[in-house]
Amino acid sequence: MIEQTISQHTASIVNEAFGLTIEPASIQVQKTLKDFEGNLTVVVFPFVKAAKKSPEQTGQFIGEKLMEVCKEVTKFNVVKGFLNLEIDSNYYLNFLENNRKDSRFGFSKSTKEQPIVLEYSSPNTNKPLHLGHIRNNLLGWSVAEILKANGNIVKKVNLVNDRGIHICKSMLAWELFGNGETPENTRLKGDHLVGKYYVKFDQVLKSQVAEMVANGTELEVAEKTAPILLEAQEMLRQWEAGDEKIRRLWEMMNSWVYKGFDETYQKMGVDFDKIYYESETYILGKEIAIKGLSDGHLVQRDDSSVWADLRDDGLDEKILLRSDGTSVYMTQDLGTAKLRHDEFNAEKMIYVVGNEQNYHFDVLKIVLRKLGYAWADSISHLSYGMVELPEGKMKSREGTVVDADDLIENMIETAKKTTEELGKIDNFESDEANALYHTIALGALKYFILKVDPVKNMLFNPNESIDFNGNTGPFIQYTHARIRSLIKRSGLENLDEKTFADSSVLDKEKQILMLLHDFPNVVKQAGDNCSPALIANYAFDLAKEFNGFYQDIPVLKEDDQTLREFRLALSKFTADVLKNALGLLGITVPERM
RNA sequence: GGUUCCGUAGCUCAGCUGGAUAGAGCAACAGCCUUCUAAGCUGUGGGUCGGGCGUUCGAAUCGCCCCGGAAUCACCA
Repeated sequence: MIEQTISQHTASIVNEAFGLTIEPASIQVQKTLKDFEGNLTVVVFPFVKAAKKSPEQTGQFIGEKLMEVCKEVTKFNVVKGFLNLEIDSNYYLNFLENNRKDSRFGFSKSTKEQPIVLEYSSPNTNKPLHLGHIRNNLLGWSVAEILKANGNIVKKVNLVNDRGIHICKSMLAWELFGNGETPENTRLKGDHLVGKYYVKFDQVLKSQVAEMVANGTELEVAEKTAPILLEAQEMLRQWEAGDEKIRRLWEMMNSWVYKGFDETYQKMGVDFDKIYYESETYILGKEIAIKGLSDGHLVQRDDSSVWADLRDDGLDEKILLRSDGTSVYMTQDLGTAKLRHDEFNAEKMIYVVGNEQNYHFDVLKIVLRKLGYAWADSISHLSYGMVELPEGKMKSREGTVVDADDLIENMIETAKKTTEELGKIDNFESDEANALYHTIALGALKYFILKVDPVKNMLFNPNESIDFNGNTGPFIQYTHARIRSLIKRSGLENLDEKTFADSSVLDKEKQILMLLHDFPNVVKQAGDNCSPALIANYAFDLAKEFNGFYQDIPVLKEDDQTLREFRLALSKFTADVLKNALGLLGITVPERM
C-alpha cells in the first residue's frame, strides 16, 4: 500500500532529520481534499516542534526528501501544515494490472483454524418475523460474510426460542378457538397462523381482565389470575412434565412456524450452519451454577435460591437458580455459551442481539469470568439499535409492527411497478423479469438497513417505502448493470491479455483507481468493527464516482484503441469490486436492469 | 433514581484512532435523453455538528457538566 510506504519514509526522514522517533502507523496519510492539488496528504503538524521550523518549512523539507526516496511521489505542494503529494499514475496502473483479474480482490485467504461462532436471528416461535428481525438477520448474515472475507472461519448459529409461556399462549388459544385451522386448510403461512392465535390469546386475556375489574377485582390481581392465563401456565407445567398430548400439539404448531420461517429466511437469503433449540438446551447451565456454588463463586440464600454477586463490578446481584431450583434465562445462556465453546472450539463467540439486552451480556461475561472460564472474554455482543416507525416504537399489541413477509412482498411489487413504468424489461423473459424484481427489492431493503451504523436506532417510514433512487441499493445495482452492458456492447469482453502501462490517466480516473485501491482496507475495517455500513457507504461512493464520470465520457466512441481498452478494463474492475462489496451485504447484482 | 447508548441540513444518514472550507441522498428550484442504460448526470439554495466549559497549534471527533431522546435495572425470555 502506497500510504504505508509514505508513512514509513516519512517516519525515517523525521527521525534522521529531527531526531523524532515516531511510529509509522501513527502518521496521518489521508486523501487530499477535492479543492487542493494532489492525491495524498501528510499532516506535518506533529513534527513541527521537533523540526524547529514553521509548518510550511517542515512540509517543504519532508516533501523534498520524499521526492528523493519515494519514486511514486512525482510532485508536491504545501498548504499550511499539509503536505500534498501527487502519486505517479503508473503506481495505480500497476495496481490495476495486478489485481483486476482477481475475482476475490479485497478478500483475505483463510488462515485461521478456530472458528468464530456467530449467533443471530434467534426468533420466538409464537409469531411471525417483523422488521426488527430483518435488521438482525441481515446484520448477522452480512457480518458473517465480512468476517469470512477477512480470512476467518465463521459458523452461523441460530438459537430458536421454541418453548415457554409465550408458545403456550398460542397453543392454548388455538386449542380453544382454532376450529382445527391449519396452514393447509387456511392457506395461511404457518408462522402467521400461530401468530394469529397469539394475538387472540391477548384479546381474550384483556377482556377477561376487564370483566374481573368490572366485578371488583383489582387490576394487578386480575392481570395475574385471569383464567386463560392460569390455563396457559398450567399448560407450560404439563409441557415440562412431558405430557404427550401437549407435546404433540407443541410439535405440530412449531413445525408450522419453522416452515414459515424457512420461507422468510430463504427470501432474505440468510442461512445457518447449525440450529439450536431452546427446548433442548434450556436445562443446560444448571450444573454450571451448582458447581459455581460449591466452588464458592456464587452464594445461596435462605430460600435456597442461588445468586451471583456482581456489586464489585458495578452491577447488581443476579439470580441464577430460582428457589425451586429451576434456571432462568441467564443460566441457560451460561449453558449454551459453554456448549457452543466446547462444541466448536471457538476462538470468538459473537451474539447479534438487540441493544435492549446490553445489560444481559455485560452480566453474562462477568459471571462467566467469575466462574473461572478463561474464554469469557472471547464473547462479544454485537448490539444494534431498534427500528422505529414515525409514530415511535413498533408495538405488536397496537398492531404497528411491520411484518417481514408483507414488507418484502410490497417491495417486490413496487420494484415490479417501477421497472415496468421505466420500460426496462421489454425484452426480458418473464423468469428473468421476476428474478429482477426480487433482486432489486431485496437490494433496496438490504442496503437501506445495512447502510446505517448498527449501534444507532433507525427510522423506517412505510409510507415513503424504500426509495430506488439516490443512495440506495438499486443505484449501485444499476451502475453495475450499466458497466456490464458497456462491456457487452464493446465486444471486448476478454481484456485479460492487455496491458495499460502507458495509458494516460485523467484525474477522475485516478480518483476511481484510488477508491478501488482502498477496497481491501475497507473490508478489513468493516471486519474489525463488524460494520456492514462501512462496506455499504464505500460501494455507494465508488458507484457515484464512476457514474458521475463515465456518464459524459464516451468510452466506446473513443478512437484511441488503447485508451478505450483501458477504460473498459477500469470499468470492468469497478463492476467486479461493486459486486464483491455488495456480495458482503447479501445483495446480488443483475447483469442488466 | 443508577447504568449504557444516541443527538450532524426541513427529512434519512455519512464523517468520530483529533487535522484544511463539515459531506451524501431525499425534498425544493434550474438545466441535460437524434450520443455507451435518465433507477442517471450537472448546478443553486439549505448548518451555532443539542448547549456550555475545558484539553491543544487545531475539536463534529477527546474530557467534564447540563439539556433532549432511547434502552435497561424481574424468581419474564
